[in-house]
Amino acid sequence: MARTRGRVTSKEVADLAGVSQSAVSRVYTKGASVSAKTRARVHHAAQQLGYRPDPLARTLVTGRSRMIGIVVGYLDNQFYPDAIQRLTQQLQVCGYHALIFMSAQEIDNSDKTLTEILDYKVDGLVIASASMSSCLAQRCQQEGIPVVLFNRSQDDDRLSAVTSDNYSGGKKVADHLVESGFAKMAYIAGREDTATQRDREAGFISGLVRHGRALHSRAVGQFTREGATEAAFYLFGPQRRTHERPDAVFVANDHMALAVMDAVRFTCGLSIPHDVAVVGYDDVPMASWPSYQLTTVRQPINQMVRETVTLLLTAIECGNSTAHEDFKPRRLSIDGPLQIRHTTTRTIS
Amino acid sequence: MARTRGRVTSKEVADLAGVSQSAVSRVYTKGASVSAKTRARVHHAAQQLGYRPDPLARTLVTGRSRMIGIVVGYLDNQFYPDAIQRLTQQLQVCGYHALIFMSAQEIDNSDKTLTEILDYKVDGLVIASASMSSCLAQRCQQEGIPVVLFNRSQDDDRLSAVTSDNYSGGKKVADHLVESGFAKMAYIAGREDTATQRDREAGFISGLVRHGRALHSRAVGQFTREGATEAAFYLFGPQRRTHERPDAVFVANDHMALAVMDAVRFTCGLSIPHDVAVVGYDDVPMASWPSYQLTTVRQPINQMVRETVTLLLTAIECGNSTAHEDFKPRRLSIDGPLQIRHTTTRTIS
DNA sequence: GATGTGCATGAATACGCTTGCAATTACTTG
DNA sequence: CAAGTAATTGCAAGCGTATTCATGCACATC
Repeated sequence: MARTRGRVTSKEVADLAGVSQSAVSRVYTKGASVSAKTRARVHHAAQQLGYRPDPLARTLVTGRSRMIGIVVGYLDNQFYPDAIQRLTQQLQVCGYHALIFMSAQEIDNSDKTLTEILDYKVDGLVIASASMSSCLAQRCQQEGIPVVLFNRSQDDDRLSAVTSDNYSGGKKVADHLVESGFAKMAYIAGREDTATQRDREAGFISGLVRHGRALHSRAVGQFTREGATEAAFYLFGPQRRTHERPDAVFVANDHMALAVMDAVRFTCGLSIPHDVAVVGYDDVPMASWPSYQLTTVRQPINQMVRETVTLLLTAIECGNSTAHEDFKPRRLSIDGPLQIRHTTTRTIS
Repeated sequence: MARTRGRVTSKEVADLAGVSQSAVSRVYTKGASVSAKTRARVHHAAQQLGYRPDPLARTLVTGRSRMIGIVVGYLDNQFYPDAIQRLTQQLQVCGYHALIFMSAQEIDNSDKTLTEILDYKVDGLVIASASMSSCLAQRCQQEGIPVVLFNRSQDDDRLSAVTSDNYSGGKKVADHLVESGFAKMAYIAGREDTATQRDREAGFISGLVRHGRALHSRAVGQFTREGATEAAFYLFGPQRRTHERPDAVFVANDHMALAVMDAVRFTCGLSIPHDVAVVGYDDVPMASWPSYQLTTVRQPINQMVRETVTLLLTAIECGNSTAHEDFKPRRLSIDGPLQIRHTTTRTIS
């Protein structure tokens, strides 16, 4: 008869198996020295009682929780639920658990989030939120818990980061648009304070320049749907005369690009790609839906996730074995292909 | 100088403040008896040292973790990220933390998920995954941790559940379609083993019957995009002759309805709502995007979240105060309005 | 058979906290 | 001012586990 709420403890298993509590503990501690005989007896007793070691008690004494915090902003952008899902699964494979922290955009909140993270003794941190101040990541790093930035880079090179190759991606977009015969290129930016935004734009501009072109016009969408809608209206609204309207626009991510497509088509009454071509970044599932067929730079999300987890777990294990943190942070940017779809397919004119 | 990895302990605070360790503990324990003077001294010392109580150690002794597990399946359906976000925030307001468990659809996995949940000593559980076997919820309940099903009901009435009024919602759809002059109504079902699916369909059929109509045709979409696409093709593909094609279809959720719209428009070459009207369920953000303008039953998600949290926290506190679980489970179904948009707006013919 | 090597084991302690209990102090009231 | 009551406080015993240390033991080597 199991107790109402009480767990089975290692002591009880020890008693039943006729060994000491330490022996039981050792059976469940990897790398401990136990004879085959006692291991068998303990396993048998444990099975009988339904014993499972308490991870919290273990954490208390070892200081390691086998939990990884994932800090994320809003989940409106489908890229993030997708990433969370894959990160969670990948971590689970490695015997870790994901603890998800939602950092609202309020700056005030980030400090509260930090302390909560530290309180819960996560072994490592994946930060995928642009609204997370950089100092936060640094403070975590200082506290000794490894941090990897995901889809987000930072000037401070003491932090590891995994991104797609945003610069190269932007360049590919420029190449493609120029080669497809578009002439007046616009750009809709994300939040100006993010490296992701800067790199994508820089790559795009440099690509244009290499073809002897320049940016025709620009607006800022703040990575939000509302911001992108406004930006689209600014660039393509009725106040613009036809001849001064861009005929192609690169939008800093798909989440915004979809909003731009909606605004361009339904509010501005333009046709895509006839009147204007649209390119996004991320390749979220919706980008390939028939209603959009958005040309976009694919983020190699599986590879990014794999690298992120590898990087983080390596740092955790190194940081554990050696007192000093001689594990040097790495910054990976993984190349992703341009996925060409209908929004840039110029019809013969 | 802060130690490399060592936290500040209550003992250190006690020493600095010149009080006992218990006193420090009591300052941070709600409802404990501490004089204003010692409270002030402890606070001062704590501030100076940067002390924060360790929630894990607290959990070990109290048995309560102030963590709520949220079990969720895939995040493809935007309804769930949305719900997670709101649940997390609402819980945070109440001083609880959300621990998110992703249950892959594999049945085998659910047992592993269960033990993990129990291991982490969550105080309560929100189950929002259809792929979670019902016995899982029951086992949790048996172990003494309160469970609330979210957007998912169960025949077993020992479990609390919060849903929208699916039956009534289905009925409203029937009313609306009949009143709008549609004649041949089809239904695309979700997974047949879910109460959500059954109730929506039952309400729809009963609504039709009340108007003297019957269901014209039916297909199953399994709540997935792929399933819905196939179902749409089955109902509206070229193998159907025009006169035997439905002129309206109610799809069991928006996630599928959007796929149906894409398939109907782009694969079958039909016009919405001219050739066929489409209605969904949930009112996810995308339903109101200009590209879709999907008529749908809105899930009153804010209210559902609020009720879920209230129900769960009440159960947790009751279950704690009284030894026996005399807290009776409740099943709430909250009415949501029909959001009429363009996919059912019959043009004058 | 004596000595040395290495593995298994149990007792004891620590991890950071809550809480029952008893003792002390502060406050009330006649 | 004395006695009685209530509010504080410190002590110590856990919560369930990992881990150090010393001991015991088997085995191999000479």
